Amino acid sequence: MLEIRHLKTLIAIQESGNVSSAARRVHLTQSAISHQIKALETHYGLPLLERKGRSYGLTDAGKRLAELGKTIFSEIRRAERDLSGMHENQSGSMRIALECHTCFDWLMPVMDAFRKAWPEVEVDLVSGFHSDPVSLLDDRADIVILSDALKREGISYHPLFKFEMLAVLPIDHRLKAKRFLLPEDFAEETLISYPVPDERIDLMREVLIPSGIRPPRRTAELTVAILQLVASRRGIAALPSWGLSNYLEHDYVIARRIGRKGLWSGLYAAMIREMSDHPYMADFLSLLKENCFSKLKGVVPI
Amino acid sequence: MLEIRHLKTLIAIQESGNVSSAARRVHLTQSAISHQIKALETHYGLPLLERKGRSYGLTDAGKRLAELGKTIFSEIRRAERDLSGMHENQSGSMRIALECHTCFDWLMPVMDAFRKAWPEVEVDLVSGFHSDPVSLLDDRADIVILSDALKREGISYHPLFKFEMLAVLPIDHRLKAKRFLLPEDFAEETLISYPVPDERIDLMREVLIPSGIRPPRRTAELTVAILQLVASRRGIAALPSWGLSNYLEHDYVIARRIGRKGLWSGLYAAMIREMSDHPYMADFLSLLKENCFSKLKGVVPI
DNA sequence: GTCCGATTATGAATGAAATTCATGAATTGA
DNA sequence: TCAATTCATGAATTTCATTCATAATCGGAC
Repeated sequence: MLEIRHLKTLIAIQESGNVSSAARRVHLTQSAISHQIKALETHYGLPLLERKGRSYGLTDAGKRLAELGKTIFSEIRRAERDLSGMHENQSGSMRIALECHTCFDWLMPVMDAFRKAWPEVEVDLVSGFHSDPVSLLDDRADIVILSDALKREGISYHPLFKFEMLAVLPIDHRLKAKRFLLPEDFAEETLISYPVPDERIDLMREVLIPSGIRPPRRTAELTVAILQLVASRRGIAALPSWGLSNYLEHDYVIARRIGRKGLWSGLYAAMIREMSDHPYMADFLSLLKENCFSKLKGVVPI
Repeated sequence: MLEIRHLKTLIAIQESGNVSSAARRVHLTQSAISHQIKALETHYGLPLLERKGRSYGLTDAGKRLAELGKTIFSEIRRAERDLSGMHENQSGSMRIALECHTCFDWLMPVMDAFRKAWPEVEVDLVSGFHSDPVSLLDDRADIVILSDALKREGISYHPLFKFEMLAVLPIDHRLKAKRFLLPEDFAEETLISYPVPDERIDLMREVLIPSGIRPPRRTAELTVAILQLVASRRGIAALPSWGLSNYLEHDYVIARRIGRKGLWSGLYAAMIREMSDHPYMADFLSLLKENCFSKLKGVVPI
C-alpha cells in the first residue's frame, strides 16, 4: 500500500506548505496529490493533512510519515552509493561553473556533502564568468549552474528551481511604503550589483533596459558586501529572495517586489548529455535539488 | 525508479533461493519477477542475480539492496505502529488458539515481539484442542492457527505457509535406506505423536487410514519428547520439516519423505472478519508471516 | 454582501507501465 | 535421452495512478 511516491509527496507538501506547489515539485498535478493523500488517509484511517482554513499543514500522523520518508530516502541514497561503488567508474572530475554569484551561498554545503560521498571525484569551482556559460562545457567545466536555459544540442538541462528577485532597500528608504517597485522608481537610484555586464543582471535585462532606464551602477563581489552597501544607503540592489531572509528578519534591510507580478528567475544545471549518466553526476544533481528545496525559503520547482 | 515492490521481491528471492518460489511468495508470476529484476539491473547497470547453473543467489549488489529493503521495512513497520498509536483502538485482546502442537516452537518469538509492540493488547494462548477449531472463534479465541481452511461465512482466512511433513526415524532404523516411505512401511511401527485423535494427525488422515493401516500409537506432549522417543527407538513420528533441521544436523534422528511426492500440509490463521481490520491484528499477521519465512527452513508460501 | 482568485476535492476518462500469457532456452535428475 | 524445473523474453492485457474537467471551499478586495 504505502509506496515511495507517497512519501515523496508528503515531504513535498511539508516543505512547500501546500498541495499545489507540492504537486509542481513532484511533477504531478494537484489532483494526483489529492488522490494519493486521500488513499493514504483511508488506508490508515487517519487524517494526514490539516485543513484549517488558510494554514495548511501535516497532522502528527502526516509528519510521522514524512519523517519516515526522510529516513527512507537517506537509506536509499546510502545504498545506491554503495551500488555505485561496485561499479568501475567511481572516479572522475567535476568542475562546476556558476553564472549566479549568489549561488555560492548554498552550493558550499552541497559540495561538502558530495565530497564526502565521492572522495574519488575531484571537485573544482571554475571561476571567471563568460558571456555564453554553456560554452564552458566544451573544455573548462563539467557542469554549469545558470539561469537561462538556451537549449543546445548534446547538452542536457536539469531544472533546479524558480525564485523571486526582490529589490533590497535600506530600512528607511523613501520607497519603503510601496508594495512593489516600478521601473521608474529605479531611475534615481544607484544599483548595486555583482561586477558583471548589464545583460547578466536580471533586473537590468528584464525590467530597466526595456523601459529605457539606466541607473548608475556600483559593484561588489560578495553578497554580504552588497547588502552592507545597501544598508548604508549607497544604493539599492536586486537579490534572490532566498538569500535575504536572514537580513530581513534582523531588519538590516527591507525588500520589495519588483513589478506587480514580481521578477522571477530560474536556475538550471547544464552538462554534456553523456555526463548525466555518470552515477556521481546523478547523485550531485539529486543532492543539489534536495538541498535547494529543503534549505532555501521561497523557491519553487520549475 | 526503485520501488517498495522491488525490495519485497529481492527479499523474497533471497529468502527462498529461487525466482519461482519467490514469485509465489509475493503473489506474482515468475515472469513478473524476472521483468522486475531485469528493470532494476539495467537501471543500476549491475547484475543483481547470480545465475551460475544450479546455485542461484543474489550478487553483492543484490544483497545490498535486500539489506536496504529489510531496514526500510522495519522503519515502515515502526512508523505504522506509531500511526496505530494515534488511533483510538490500541487496546484489545488477542486470544490465540493452536491446532498444531509444533507451532508453539515458532509462535513464542512472534508473541514476544508482538507484546513489545502492543503492550496494551492482552495476549493469551488458549489451550485445549477442539474438533472444529474454527468454532473457537465464537467465544474462546480471537485467532486460530489451523491447518485446514474449511471456509465459513464471516471468517477470514490468511494463508501462512505450506510445509512438508517428514517421517522421523532413529538413525539406524531398518528403513533408513529408503528414499521415501510408503504406507505399508508404517504397518509394523509404533507411531509417536501428540495426544490428539487420529483424524488430527496428517499422516493418519491423509495416508494411513486411506490405506487401511492402523499402527499402534504412543503420545507425547512436546516435540522434544517425541524426538527423544524416536531417537531411543520407541517408534517413528511424522513432524514438520522446519521443526527438525536442528536434530537432523546433529544426527540425532533421520528424516524421510512420506510417499513419492511427500506429505504436505498448510497452515492458516483464521479470525472473525471484522477483527482483521484492527491494526494490531494486521500487525500480528505480518509479524507471523515475516517470522515464518525468514526463520523456518523449507516453508513455502501457499 | 458578493465577486474574484486561489486552492482543494472528486468522479470519470485516460494512458503508462506492471503483470500475465505464451513461449523458448537452459539445466538437472531420472 | 527424456521429462521436469526453472528462468528469460516479447507481446498482449490489465491494472491503477494520473490527468481532465468540474465542483466546492475559502479568503480577500471592493
